[in-house]
Amino acid sequence: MSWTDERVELLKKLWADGLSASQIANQLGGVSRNAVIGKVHRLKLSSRGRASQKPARPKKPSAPRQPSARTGTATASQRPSVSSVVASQSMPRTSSAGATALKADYAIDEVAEPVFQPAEEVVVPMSRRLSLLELTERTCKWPVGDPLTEDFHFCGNDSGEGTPYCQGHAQLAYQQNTERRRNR
DNA sequence: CCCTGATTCGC
DNA sequence: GCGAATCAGG
Repeated sequence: MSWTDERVELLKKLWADGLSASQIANQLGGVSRNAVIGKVHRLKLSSRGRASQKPARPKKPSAPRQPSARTGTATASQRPSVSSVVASQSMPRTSSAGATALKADYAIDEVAEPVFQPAEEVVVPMSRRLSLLELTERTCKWPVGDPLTEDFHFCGNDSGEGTPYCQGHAQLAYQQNTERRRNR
């Protein structure tokens, strides 16, 4: 992939929107986050508004840089990328419903008899909204939304080791299971 | 460990 | 100009 005018424009937009380099790389597809950062610097649109310079970067590596086995200008291949879904690691700004709002989505499934509701309230954290291809062994695989719509995504929060869900969704799954058993 | 951006420098 | 490797940090 090369930096066409369109891709550069999208890069500028997403960067201005506050997305991280890796997020942008995922959306563009075909480039690494390093490539994005490199391009951002070449375009001189770094800093992203921050006027303060702070400690700068006094240190310089310069020394090593020996192994030449690098993949040259590995422009192509890798990263299937995920079309339009906004991959996100932390979602700095731009709206995004809070944890409480998200929880409301599940409230529908949690109704049942109030009498038997456990005292503990399951709190589901805000989703990272990962696409299928962005899931790893450590990301929560709780599906969110209608799989037939574009907004469909996975929770994506840290699931720790050996479990498919983050703590909140693991609890939610447990709660829903016991609920079903009760209603059977 | 996960992630972030910054920098260098071979290509 | 490009971006992998590396650094420095959260």
